[in-house]
Amino acid sequence: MGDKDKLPLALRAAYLAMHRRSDAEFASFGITADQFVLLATLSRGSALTQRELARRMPSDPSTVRAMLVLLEKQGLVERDIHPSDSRARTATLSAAGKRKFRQLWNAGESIRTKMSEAIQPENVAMLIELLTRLAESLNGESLHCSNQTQTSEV
Amino acid sequence: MGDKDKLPLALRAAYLAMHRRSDAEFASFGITADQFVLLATLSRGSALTQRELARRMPSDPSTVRAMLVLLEKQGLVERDIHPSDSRARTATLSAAGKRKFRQLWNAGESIRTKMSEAIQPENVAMLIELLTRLAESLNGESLHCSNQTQTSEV
DNA sequence: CTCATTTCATGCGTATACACACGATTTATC
DNA sequence: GATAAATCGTGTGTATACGCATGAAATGAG
Repeated sequence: MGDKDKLPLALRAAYLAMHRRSDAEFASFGITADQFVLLATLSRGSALTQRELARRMPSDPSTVRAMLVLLEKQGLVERDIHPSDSRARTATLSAAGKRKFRQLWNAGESIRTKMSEAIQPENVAMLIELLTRLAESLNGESLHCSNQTQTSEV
Repeated sequence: MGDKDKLPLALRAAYLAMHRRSDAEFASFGITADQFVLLATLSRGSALTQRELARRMPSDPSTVRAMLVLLEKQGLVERDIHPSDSRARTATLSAAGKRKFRQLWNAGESIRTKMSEAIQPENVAMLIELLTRLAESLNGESLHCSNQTQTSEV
């Protein structure tokens, strides 16, 4: 059982720890860690279709829909019919949503700082690089097959 | 928005990608990625109490219970009353559970290899080190406070 | 020994995560 | 322009993830 075999568990442990900590931090705002991710994604590109929103989070379209329903009830996002595609619905941050997100961003600063300090700030860029390569590798190609170059433009 | 702010999203993306890929890989065995983690934990230390099992995964006790109920139905684990503590119940891999876990371990080899190769094998140890430090930092101390040395022996 | 505190498992409620199927609509093909 | 194929949202079902409350049993203090 070399290091290779421990990597998945280490990744899992780190993610769950972050997720728990974030949930606790945002709980006083009535927001979950995943809802924060959705709001952050919307704040960087509004009027996205639900599908595009799901792609960017990344998350599942049906999960995103459930989250949007909850956030809409709280008045933080608005869903409108897409102007040119009547199948699709666009999601947008409301004014209250933008305000709330600013508060959440500030509240999350302590976690981001703690994470950065835990690994020494000079290692952050490298860690991001490694995690990104992991994600691309696991998302991109099907297992048991060679690597297909697949570029997805934004 | 420096690198520090991107780290949480990178960690999330990498974990979810791994989780999805693992779920897909284990689906043909009727097992989820999280159930695999539970079986792996039991295979390395049997007759654990549910609480100790939850601590090692790491996961929530009530979540672990739900998982054990499902795995017990499949005949992969057994739950017995703790010999000296009648409150507690111990979980143990059944013979079928050990057999199944061996199959799952082999099936998961391609994912572990893919992950290792994606970041170059020589970076695996370092990535584990960084992730471990992240998890310890996020789990250990309460936010806004200094670091308490807390050693938990196994 | 008695009582308060802690610890364990359980049950309930909410929010994710995802697969899958369905209907509606857009796009592609002829 | 009619038909087939791809795409979007919705709804359902299962499995996590976790907080919180409850009851039972172990532990500690007196």
